[in-house]
Amino acid sequence: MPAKKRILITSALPYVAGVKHLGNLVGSMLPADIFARFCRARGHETVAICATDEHGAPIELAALEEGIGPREFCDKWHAVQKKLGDDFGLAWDNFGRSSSPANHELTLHFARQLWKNGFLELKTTKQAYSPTDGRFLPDRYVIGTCPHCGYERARGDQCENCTRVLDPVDLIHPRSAVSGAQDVEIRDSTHLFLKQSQFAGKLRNWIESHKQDWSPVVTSIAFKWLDEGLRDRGITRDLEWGIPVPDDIADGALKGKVFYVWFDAPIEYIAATKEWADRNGKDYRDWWQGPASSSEAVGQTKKDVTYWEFMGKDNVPFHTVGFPVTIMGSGEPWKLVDRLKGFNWLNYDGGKFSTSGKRGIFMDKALEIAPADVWRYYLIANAPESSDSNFTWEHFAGVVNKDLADVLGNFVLRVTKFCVARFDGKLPGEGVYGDEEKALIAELDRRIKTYTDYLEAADFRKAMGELRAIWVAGNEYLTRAAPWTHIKTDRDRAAIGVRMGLNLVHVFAHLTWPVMPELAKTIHLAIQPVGYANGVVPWVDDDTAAALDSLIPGQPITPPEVLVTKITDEQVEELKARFGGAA
RNA sequence: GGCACCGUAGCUCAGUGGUAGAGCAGGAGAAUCAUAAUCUCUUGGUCGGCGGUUCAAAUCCGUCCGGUGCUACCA
Repeated sequence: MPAKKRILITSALPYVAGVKHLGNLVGSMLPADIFARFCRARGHETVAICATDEHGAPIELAALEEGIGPREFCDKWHAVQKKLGDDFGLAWDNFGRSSSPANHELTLHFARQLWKNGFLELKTTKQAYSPTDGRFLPDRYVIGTCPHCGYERARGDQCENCTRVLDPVDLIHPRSAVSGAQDVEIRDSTHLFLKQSQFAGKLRNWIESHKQDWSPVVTSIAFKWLDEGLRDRGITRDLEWGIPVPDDIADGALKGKVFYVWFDAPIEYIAATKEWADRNGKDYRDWWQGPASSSEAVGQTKKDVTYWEFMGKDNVPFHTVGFPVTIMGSGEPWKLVDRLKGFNWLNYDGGKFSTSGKRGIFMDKALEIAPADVWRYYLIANAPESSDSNFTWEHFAGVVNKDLADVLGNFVLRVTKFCVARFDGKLPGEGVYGDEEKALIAELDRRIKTYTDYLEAADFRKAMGELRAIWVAGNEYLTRAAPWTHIKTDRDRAAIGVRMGLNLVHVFAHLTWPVMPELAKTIHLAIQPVGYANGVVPWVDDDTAAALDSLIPGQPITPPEVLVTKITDEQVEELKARFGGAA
């Protein structure tokens, strides 16, 4: 086993409003959880953090529409997301909320540091305002006729019809998307701007240093922002719901305004870690802060911590520019991300998953169709790592039926059932492993090493390909060992095949646990009715030979029920019809 | 409009300078322990088009076509 390390893992925060779709899941929360489970299985001291992102105009407006307060609105949806996360086996050490007291406190801390250090300045901007609504309107909440193509429902930031970038003042007959009021006017509004441009050099050096361990999609997005020239960014908004700007910043000039959601959301990673640490008698600074008062120590921590972030590519700019500037500008030794794992998009049947268009599959509906573990395996085995990937029901059914039902599920059943039929349901101890077994051990030794390396690098598609190859190796072995033939003439030889088969099942359960925790548990219980501490199934030791001869002869074997139910062609047709969406 | 990424077998995808790969699907055979599940062998591709660099290009450069995304006040 490797030396124990501290691993800090954060998943991009799901926006609190609404149920997330599978594209959101596979791009951040699921890989973060699989990676966290893998790290825990290897014995690393691991903290996995996620939270709901609870600020921003959409929440304030959605709450208004429902006739409830934003706090109440967030309470409701946070509970929904927490439940769905639990149902999908997302085992966070803390699933926090960006509206928490801890995040208010830390966000103000960072803002004050930035203000004190001169990295914030006041600027007056022109902003659409609706007297009827009594509020400023973000650009996309102003709707009107596109001056280029005449489309009547063009948004103030971009026309969906001709894709041109717009400014709200460009629109003909502008009106509020909130109320439809046509009295939209332009007013001055003063805001705090973060001087990102001053950090361009530092950021570039930092990102350069990660060219080898971040994927091209991440570095290319980061460099694109730098190459275009970093602009200072407004970090406050004219909203009521959010973290209020305190009077001691800018002498109260920003009374009644709140921090921009993207300013406070990443800080919630730290705040949620603090909540976890406080509850567990630990110090969050061991995970996030370096030696006190050393500006050279940015990026370092007191302990040896490796910090991993998981996110979809839309989040990359905020994690390679915005949040790092907040940290650097604080002048304090906070931890910067070490490994930034970005994902492309999962498409649905050739088009986009769309929350607003209700197109695609959402977390709650997915669980009505197949168990969480089935989705976990399918999604991560086909994760959009190097480019966008495409979901189709045929593909889903093919992978579930072949990989999970046939290759893995059937293997567990054929071995355990044969043991019951011919060896009285007790693990047979007769015979000694021979050449066939030694060859298998050598192959698995190599494959487990490869699988481990891929997971350590968070290279998920390749890891799942290797895991599948490990399952296949089990079937290949069993065909060669053919205990069903030898049982007729050589009981000891048949016993060897069954014993190895059962040990394989046992090892499969361990290797599968980070990806499919519930299924792994079921498989494990079929042959080894002993649980593990804290629900963590440990990784397989480097000694593969020992791992494949670890079960005690005589112990009872109980074949499980069918592990993975197949998806029929008829069901595929039904699902296509049901989830087709407006193409 | 600008920029970025992508275009490899019927499908989903590896492969980033040195004789085209995997899984699935398709074809042939073996086995019969098992969810008719498994195992073996096997048919498929002028690597989007054109031009260039090179002894050598899927890989580097240019250009065109097609797809997707971003464009900083959605998150």
